Amino acid sequence: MQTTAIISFFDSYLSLDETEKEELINRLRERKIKRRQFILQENDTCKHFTFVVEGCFKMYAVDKNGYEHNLQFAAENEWIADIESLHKEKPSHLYIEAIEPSLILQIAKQDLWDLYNLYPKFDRNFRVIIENKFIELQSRVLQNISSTAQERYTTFLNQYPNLANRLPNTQIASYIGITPEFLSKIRAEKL
Amino acid sequence: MQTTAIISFFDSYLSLDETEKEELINRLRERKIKRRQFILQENDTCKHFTFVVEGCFKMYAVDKNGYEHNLQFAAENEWIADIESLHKEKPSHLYIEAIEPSLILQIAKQDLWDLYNLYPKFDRNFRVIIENKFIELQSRVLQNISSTAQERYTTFLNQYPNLANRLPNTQIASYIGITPEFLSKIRAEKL
DNA sequence: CGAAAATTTGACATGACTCAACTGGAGTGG
DNA sequence: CCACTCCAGTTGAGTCATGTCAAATTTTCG
Repeated sequence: MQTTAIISFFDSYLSLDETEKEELINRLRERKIKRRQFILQENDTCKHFTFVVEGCFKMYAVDKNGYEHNLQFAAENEWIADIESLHKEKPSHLYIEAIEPSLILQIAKQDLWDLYNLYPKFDRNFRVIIENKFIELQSRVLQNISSTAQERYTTFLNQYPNLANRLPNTQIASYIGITPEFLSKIRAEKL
Repeated sequence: MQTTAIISFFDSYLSLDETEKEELINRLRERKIKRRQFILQENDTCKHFTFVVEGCFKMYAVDKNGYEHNLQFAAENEWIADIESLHKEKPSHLYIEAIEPSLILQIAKQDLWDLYNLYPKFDRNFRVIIENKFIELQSRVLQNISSTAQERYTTFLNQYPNLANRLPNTQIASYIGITPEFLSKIRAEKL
């Protein structure tokens, strides 16, 4: 099992000691995911927290007209889950789909809860992890309510250069909340 | 000091035992805040986490044209802070201002950090608190990228009826990312 | 190589903003 | 308690930003 990435991920927070590492690893399940494969679909209940070792995912909602709206991407060393569905154990209204062939490590809800109870350090680490995600989301909301599509696009390019050059523009358009046609026009103007 | 609200707030998560209550209360500072008074201004570093006992606040950014964009409201039994500024101890680009005469309880960053280290339950509780805030924010992002102004407005009314009837429409417009004039037109159509 | 998806382009439609003027009500000071 | 000011809300005309639809072209992946 590929565990170096996830261990060094935790090292960037409060490092795990040997027992904690072992207890974590015992609860992880490694999976290979093909391009276009789903790890969560609408109406299913989200049962795992997923750590991306290799590859890239998108999480999105589908509106009444069938259009997708990207809420989040997750590439190497990022966590992804529908937290609401996971916590409240209720059916998700989101999809999580692999954009590239990927390798992931999953931990089941109950196993994570057990870790929280056995080793408070996991509470601490996940608190800080989600605080950082919260800060990121908040700055995205600010962008959404205060900036033009043009500005949101260039901000995206600057903020996630590594994502920008491996994602199709359609996916970026969906993430910043505009149509692919309009993004194409924005890009044409900039040259 | 008015501590019943904050204690029963924690009771809705993992209840605090007597020691934890006492240690928390010892670190709280009660303040009365007038309407239009700031508890955080741009370029100041956010030094406290604030619990609202009574009243209402808005947190917002000001753009280059001088317009305000509301990121968050906080009324009774809610927490508010610029988490980024607080964590990274860097100057904030946000304002937190009282919309109504208010009563708050504040805990300084270092005191909160001490509580985290002394009693892991605080890590747990704040993890869950922020997870819930994250879920809320995420559904707001989804709204922003997938819905029209009309829809965002009615969603706001349904989601925060108690806020909606104590806030001026200008503030709601700023929160959902449209101009006050346009909100006025939306409201005129609905009748 | 071939099918499916991504990208581009243009004409047109609509959503949302700007500016300016006007109205009414709420807070403030005398 | 009154008079005043100021801010929230409304309305309309004109403009700009963004969406829609359809078609043609290019790229990507199996």
